[in-house]
Amino acid sequence: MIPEKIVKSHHALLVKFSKGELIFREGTEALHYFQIEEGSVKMVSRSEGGQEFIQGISIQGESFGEPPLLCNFSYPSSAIALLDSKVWKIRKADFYNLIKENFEIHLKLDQILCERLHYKNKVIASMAFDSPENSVMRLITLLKSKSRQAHNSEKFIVPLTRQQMADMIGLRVETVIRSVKKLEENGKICLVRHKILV
Amino acid sequence: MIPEKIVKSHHALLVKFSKGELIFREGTEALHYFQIEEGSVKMVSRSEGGQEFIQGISIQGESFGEPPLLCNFSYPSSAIALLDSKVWKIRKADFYNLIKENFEIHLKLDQILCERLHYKNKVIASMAFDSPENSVMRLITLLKSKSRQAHNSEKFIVPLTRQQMADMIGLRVETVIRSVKKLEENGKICLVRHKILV
DNA sequence: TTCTGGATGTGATCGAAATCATAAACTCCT
DNA sequence: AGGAGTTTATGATTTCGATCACATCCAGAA
Repeated sequence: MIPEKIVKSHHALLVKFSKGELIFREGTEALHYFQIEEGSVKMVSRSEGGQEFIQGISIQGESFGEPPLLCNFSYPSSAIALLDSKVWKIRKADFYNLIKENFEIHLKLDQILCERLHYKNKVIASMAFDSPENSVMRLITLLKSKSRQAHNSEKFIVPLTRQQMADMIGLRVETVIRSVKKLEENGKICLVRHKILV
Repeated sequence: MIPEKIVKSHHALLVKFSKGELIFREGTEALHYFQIEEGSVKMVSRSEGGQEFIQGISIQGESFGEPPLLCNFSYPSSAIALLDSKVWKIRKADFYNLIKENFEIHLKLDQILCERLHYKNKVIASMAFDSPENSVMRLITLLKSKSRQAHNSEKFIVPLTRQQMADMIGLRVETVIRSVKKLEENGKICLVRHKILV
């Protein structure tokens, strides 16, 4: 989100992570602003039982892990590269200078936080009172609307596995698989070679 | 959160709401910043079945309903006064001027958004993989830590009914009641005249 | 091609929370 | 002190998603 030349002018470092690599761990202190130059990253919380919940997925051009940078708490979840990725890192103090000097970027940051809150509000309400089928549909809709903001293509292909979807709304794989089937039967979504189209 | 004199210098209006009164409705456009001078307010999403989910509760000195003001979406939930309340309203354009002129307040706004995200992250993860008992305990802990920031009292009294707690974590009253009992049996909380102490 | 590991699909069973019904306790008002 | 309305409490039953077990499909590598 922050233009590359501004990023670079604030002592940014471009760091590479391989697929599956840990970028920062739940519970540690936030020292940097992160922005994806290339690749994608998931934020995950883990239960004692090792089960994981995906708090969000960020793609090229997006930032992640800002909240603990602005407030005073440790990372509530870990960041893990979903693909081989290159990530800009800016030190906390430099990042503060950056937003202080640039109101527009500061405002953009607010918007990102607000969109994330919006997403959480929807997911959490859906988890609270929707059937699995509706939760899955809601997730698909949210993913689609997010992607629409970027490219305005016709059909949207859900770029997630059933397992990942399950981990984003607190269901089991089998339940998501069955829900997806039902959604197809009802004509809410299309399936092409197991890929979900909307 | 915004000091009264700054609020006043930006064409703020002090509005009264009686207990139970609607302040704004889910789905409508956001036109104002709101800050509680006195009383308290809940943000609720409603399901088709009329069931409600409490997205958050704001008390004296806190703001609410900012996200749709900064982004471009309609209110994802309704705001309802929990008590007779007095609320400062600032028009959207005036609010933008306010944060543009005042970096510290702008930063404070970010912190509020981040804290709210933090809360959602915790609740959503708890809903995804904790037992009802643990979800209830987690909610109590979160409420306590939030209150600690303000007044540093010894024992924290949960200021919510079982029903309200249930509506904040997607459980039924009966389940919350049973969980609270178990938590007391295990010595995790104290009960005094049905009030929860931690 | 064949192999392999991950992803998807499907039925059977189990269990925990929702639901239903009803009672007791507490609060607030007059 | 009495009564109305809310909040808390508790048992019985049902339901739906988790769990388990296993089969199939598919993409990529050798």
